[in-house]
Amino acid sequence: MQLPTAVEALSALAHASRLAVFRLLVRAGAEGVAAGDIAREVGALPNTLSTHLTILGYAGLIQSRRKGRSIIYSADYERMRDLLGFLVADCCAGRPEICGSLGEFAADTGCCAQ
Amino acid sequence: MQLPTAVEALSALAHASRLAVFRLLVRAGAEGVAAGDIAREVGALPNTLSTHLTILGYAGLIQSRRKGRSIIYSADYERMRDLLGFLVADCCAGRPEICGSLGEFAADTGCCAQ
DNA sequence: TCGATATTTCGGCTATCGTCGAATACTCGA
DNA sequence: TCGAGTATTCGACGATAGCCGAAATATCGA
Repeated sequence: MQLPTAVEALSALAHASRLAVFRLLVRAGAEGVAAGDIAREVGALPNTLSTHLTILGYAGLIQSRRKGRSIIYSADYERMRDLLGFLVADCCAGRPEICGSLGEFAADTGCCAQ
Repeated sequence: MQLPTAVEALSALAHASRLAVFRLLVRAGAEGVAAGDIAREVGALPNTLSTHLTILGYAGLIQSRRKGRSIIYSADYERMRDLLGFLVADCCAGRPEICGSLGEFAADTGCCAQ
């Protein structure tokens, strides 16, 4: 992942409603949630939420598919992993004890492996 | 970590210069880097960078200490872990294969443990 | 095909963010 | 204590983000 891509993803998440949406979808798993249900869940107007979903989608954090009249949104776990990995890349200057429970994941990013 | 706290941290990181600063400090480890060196590294004016450092500090992502005329900044790894944990909390609806190399870290957050 | 449901797009307004130049604070060595 | 080095604070400006109402698009059931 490149820095501008990461900035875009972080910008997408740096908003109360959008972060709530993303976490909702992360919890929901692959089945996803319909746009209307998301709007009710986070307490946003449908048009405002639609804008938020577009932003999250453009950042690559969520995906969508149509199902009848509804559009189902779901989290993109791979992009999420990439983003987390980018944040901790080459972290802690080779001192694994700093990473704590990041463990195996952190090692994947080049952290603790120097 | 609460949602508003996470939004503040993500907002702090959602900026090219600030993200570059944070990753630089993550790589630097506990020794940290002086403000002036950070400014040179990311190519920002000292006053602009100072604003960015304040924002990162207020979000709890970095810490500072004075050393002579310089002020040394360093990453707060625990806050970073909290933020990552918040993003993946209760993720993937109990299907560990989605998490991949998040492994041990993800389990700590309630993910994959349902 | 028509109306109802579900969602998105558009246009506008306001509020906030990012940047810069200039001025101010803090620390050290002579 | 004075000057140089280091970093922060202040004030102002332009650019961008977020929100809402209204209108448009897409799908389904009768």
